Amino acid sequence: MQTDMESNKPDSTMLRPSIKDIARLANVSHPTVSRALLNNPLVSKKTGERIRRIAKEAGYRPSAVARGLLTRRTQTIGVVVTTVADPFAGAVFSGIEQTAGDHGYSVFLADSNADPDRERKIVQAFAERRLDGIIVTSSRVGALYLPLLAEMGVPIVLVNNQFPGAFAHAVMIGNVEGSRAVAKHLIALGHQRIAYIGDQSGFQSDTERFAGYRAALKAAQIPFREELVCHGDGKAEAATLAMSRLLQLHELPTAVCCYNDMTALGALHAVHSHGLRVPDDVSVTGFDDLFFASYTQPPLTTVRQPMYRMGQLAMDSLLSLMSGKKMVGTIRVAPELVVRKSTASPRKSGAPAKPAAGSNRR
Amino acid sequence: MQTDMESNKPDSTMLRPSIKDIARLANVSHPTVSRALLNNPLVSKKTGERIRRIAKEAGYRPSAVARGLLTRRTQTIGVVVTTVADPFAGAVFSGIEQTAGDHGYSVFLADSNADPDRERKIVQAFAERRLDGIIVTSSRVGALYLPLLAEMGVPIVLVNNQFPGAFAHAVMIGNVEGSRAVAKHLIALGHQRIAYIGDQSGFQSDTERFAGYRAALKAAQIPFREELVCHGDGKAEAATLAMSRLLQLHELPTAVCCYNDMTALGALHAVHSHGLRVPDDVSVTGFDDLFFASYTQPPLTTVRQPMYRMGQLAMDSLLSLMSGKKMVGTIRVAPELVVRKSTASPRKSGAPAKPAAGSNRR
DNA sequence: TTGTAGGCGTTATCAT
DNA sequence: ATGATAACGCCTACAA
Repeated sequence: MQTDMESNKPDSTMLRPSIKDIARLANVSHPTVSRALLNNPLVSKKTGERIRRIAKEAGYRPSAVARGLLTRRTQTIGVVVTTVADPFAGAVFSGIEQTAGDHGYSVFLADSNADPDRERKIVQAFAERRLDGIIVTSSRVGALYLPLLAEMGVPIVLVNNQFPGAFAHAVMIGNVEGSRAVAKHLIALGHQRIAYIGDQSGFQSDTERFAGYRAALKAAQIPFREELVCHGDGKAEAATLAMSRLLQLHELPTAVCCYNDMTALGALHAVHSHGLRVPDDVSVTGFDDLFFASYTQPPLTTVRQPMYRMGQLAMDSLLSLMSGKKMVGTIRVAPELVVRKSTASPRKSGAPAKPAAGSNRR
Repeated sequence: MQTDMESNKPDSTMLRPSIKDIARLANVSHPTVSRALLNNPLVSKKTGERIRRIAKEAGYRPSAVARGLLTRRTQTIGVVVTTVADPFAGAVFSGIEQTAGDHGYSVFLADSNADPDRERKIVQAFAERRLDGIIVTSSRVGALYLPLLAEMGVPIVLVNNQFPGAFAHAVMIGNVEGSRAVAKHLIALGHQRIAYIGDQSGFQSDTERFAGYRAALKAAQIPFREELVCHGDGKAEAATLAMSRLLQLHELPTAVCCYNDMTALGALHAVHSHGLRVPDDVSVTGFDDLFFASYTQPPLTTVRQPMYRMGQLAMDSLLSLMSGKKMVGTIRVAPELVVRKSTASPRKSGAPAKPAAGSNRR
């Protein structure tokens, strides 16, 4: 009796009540509390509700760490990107995170920064934290690093896999189709001198997009010209330089296919700096359809990757894998050509457009 | 003897060896292994090294979840943003994550999407996971939600606090100084009709930037005109509309201060769509200095927020708090005016520039 | 210098 | 329908 009166008081000042505290408050055993909270039908409706009420009043939160220790599942996944500051990674992550949240998973985000030392640390942190699964969105990820992740024995899904075939589970954009589509679009507009600004780091995605570009040329029987290929690093600054080099050419290209939108952003900048106009003097295309693509001047013709959707798909795959499915395979998502204002037919005159006489070369 | 021979074999197929497995392999007790791995000087150098070697060979990784259960520290923090797809959030997160990683912390990233239901889920997930600390970077976060987070009893640091004074620990940009600086810059160029495109959601940051704008006008004794104020939502699309409305005015503004770079992006777009030129017809300024600001056409005059640095500072503050410090207070970081090409002196002629006669109004 | 015992907060397996 | 007990993997006393 007396003890009842003492122990029944819900102590609202209790900071992190454990299941045992709730049990004491409700005058039942901890397992009963556990059952009540998990809505186990074994517990009587009445006591179940009473316990849940008491737990709620006490602000009880089950400890995911204690649960994880027992169940060996942390309801947690890890995502690795090269850098979150990259809008592509951000958009994909957004899709991953929302889907994960809807299924009760929390997600660690790690930024490798293409730094091997950092990558080591990430592997260690992920391994110690006993994640249930991993998604790698970083195309710049080191080749040695992926096997290390694989050693953890948890499912891994890749987005825009840098090593096709090496890992079974991935979601990928159709790089060659997409790139071929833009190039074809330019050819249809009448372009013959079409340049390509790639990514010097030798990524799979660049290789594939370059292949799409060449395929389109070939299909139209336009000879490939080595001098029309330049390389940036997938960022705007290097692309500005690459484009400037292209603009030094004796005979200018009438159009430029860029590896991605960031590259196109830099290319656009270079064209304007040289006093030329897009698309009047030169057409420019991108790849990705990042948020700013509709707002460049002129708005950018590009190939859309459904980034958010790709994040969702990657997470869906991972969920399947984590729930025991052995294979989900590679999901290929279709690229979509979006034509805006940065592409138009080349000048009618055969003479290549040049800035006001004598500006580039003396 | 016999047992030795059996148990000494390092079993490389062991998936997740526990500390006891290592102990068996090394013929010592688990606590000794624990001590060896923590480089406790009590354990003899020789056995210590032997144990560490064996542990390494077996691919042993201590379980952070088990350790966390005991130590009550998870070495994990949570970051809440409105949306990761926002470049500002991405850059700040990057600074947070790198600093966290350097100190052995992993970080959960949650995307609230300004959805109250989602926010509830995030609070629950964070609470159950027993995070050591939280950083909220989301200015769009609901007012009711922060107290819920606070109930968890862990340190919280805010970036660009939406409720000044409500939470003690924060890192903030000098909104009014920054905004005043751009407005002053425009005034110095000779502008008198300066518009402001704000954020209709009524954020603290918008209020402050607007205040800076008005302060600059006042200091220059330029009367404030209600009709020169429009509202977007901090994104490019709504800003395009807002700017269009401004361009319907009988007497056009000669310059526009935008709440942020995204807004400026939309404003630039609207100006071009109306056949006007920047900065010839109208000057445009932003706030943030996102990566694309140097690449707009023309490059954008704006106010730089050191976003990565702010992320670092927030994490540093959180680290102090988590290590027991009671107060770190609010850190104010200085904004920096960066002048590019989107601002210039207004036309000399008193007559406001208008697109080719009769285009806007009939 | 090393081993033994206990407990962190859960859930699962037995009893009752 | 509920309670007692054990176990998850680790670390920290305390004992030897």
